[in-house]
Amino acid sequence: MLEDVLTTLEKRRRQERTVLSTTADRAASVVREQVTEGALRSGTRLPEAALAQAIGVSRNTLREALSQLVAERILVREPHRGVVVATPDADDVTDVYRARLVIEVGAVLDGTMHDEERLAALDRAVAEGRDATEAQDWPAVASANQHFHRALVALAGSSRLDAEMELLLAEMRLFFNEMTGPESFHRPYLDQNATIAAHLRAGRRAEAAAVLRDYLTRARDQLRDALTRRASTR
Amino acid sequence: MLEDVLTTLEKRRRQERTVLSTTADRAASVVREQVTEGALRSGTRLPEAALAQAIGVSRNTLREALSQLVAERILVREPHRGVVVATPDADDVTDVYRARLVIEVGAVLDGTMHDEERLAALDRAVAEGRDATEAQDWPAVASANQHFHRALVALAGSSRLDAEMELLLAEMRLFFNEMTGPESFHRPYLDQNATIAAHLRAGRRAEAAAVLRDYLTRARDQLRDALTRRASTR
DNA sequence: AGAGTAGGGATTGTTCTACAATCCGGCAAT
DNA sequence: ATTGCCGGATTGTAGAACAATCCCTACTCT
Repeated sequence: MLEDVLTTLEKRRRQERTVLSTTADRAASVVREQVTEGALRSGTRLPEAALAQAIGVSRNTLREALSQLVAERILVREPHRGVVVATPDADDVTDVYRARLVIEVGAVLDGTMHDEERLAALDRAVAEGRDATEAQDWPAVASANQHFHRALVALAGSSRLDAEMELLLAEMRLFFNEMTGPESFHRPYLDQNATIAAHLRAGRRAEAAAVLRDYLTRARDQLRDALTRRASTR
Repeated sequence: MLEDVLTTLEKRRRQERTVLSTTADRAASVVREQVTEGALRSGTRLPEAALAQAIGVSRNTLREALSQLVAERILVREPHRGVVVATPDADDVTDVYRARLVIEVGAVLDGTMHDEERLAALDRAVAEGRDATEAQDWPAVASANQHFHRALVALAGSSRLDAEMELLLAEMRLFFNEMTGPESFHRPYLDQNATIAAHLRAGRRAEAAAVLRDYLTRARDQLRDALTRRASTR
């Protein structure tokens, strides 16, 4: 009995300590934020020396941070040329949405983990989106939308899926930074969020999945159009 | 016309160059192989100085390699204590299989990309497993089984999903290293592989998904038992 | 004897310096 | 105008150094 408690406590402590931020992690957070905020446009080269000095870390530490962001697909490393902010194209949109379709629809259809807490998270995201729309705070609407989809995947109850979804959502933010006028992008989908949440509350998983599928394919086409148009006009 | 060719060529060249192995990548491959081969048992601590000297790279480069493997969940970093080979427990099995259920079943159900080439890859993996069984080459059977599931996910046509599946399969190898007598684990599932492939050839996606679901839940329970038994007997 | 505590050795986290390999831009030559 | 070559700049990698942290041991105190 005591043994069990001790091992679980030790396990938790280890996880907590793993979360604790090392310098490289903090440097990674700084760069990541600058990219997702749109301060660093896609295609921008990130020279190691300058960036390291700007952030106030050594070049080695910065390289570890950059490697991490490369693993998150936010940056791309071209050997002997440096890392650049990823420049997503229409193919990337296609690929990301294929992954999202499989994961999100799959999480919705597999109902084994749909407990009250997870469903409440969906409702919260819907409410958050509604409030943000009323306040006409479009960045907040975008954020609420991401929360909704994060909550959808969380229905599956797998931390590994959650992590992968986090990566995909980070790439989505890159897409949005790439298109013109992303303010109006999210609003039309808020109603469908509510519909999906309602279906899931009632246990109608198939219907929820159908709405979601329709939702995702339309958003995909819209994004793909935006990115191909941008690619052709420059 | 020429412009198009040039840009596509440049894009391909960039991807190829990204694949090109740097020293850190090679060091990562070395460690990764030692872990998946089972030469480095789970829980083993990996001191940086000794490892760097053994592989013949500097400690800096080795750290980059280790960070990469931490991102792949093969190793775990405990700040100020070093990296250790991940020691999966029953919870990890549960989590991995939840992710696999969503991704693999999702890839099977979403038939939009099931073309001839991808179906042929399934058949090849089935044949590979049959041959290996006849030769009683159990490591080869395990390998064929992984190829089959990789091919299943490839049905979705998303390189990002493929990459995630690669991570999950690497974790599966950790599981196998952890259990006693993994030789007999894979053989019972080979028939189901054939059944799934046949269903998909005939376009019966729902039936294929049902078999796969049953398959995965049984394998999960078996693995979970094995890991909890091991945890209690030490 | 057992619990608490201080010290010391070892390992990690981080920085700095150095240099070879590679890439890019510009200049010269044809 | 194209090709070829050179020099500057940046990356990839190595190595040494040191503070921070951890773990283990020996010691002290009750």
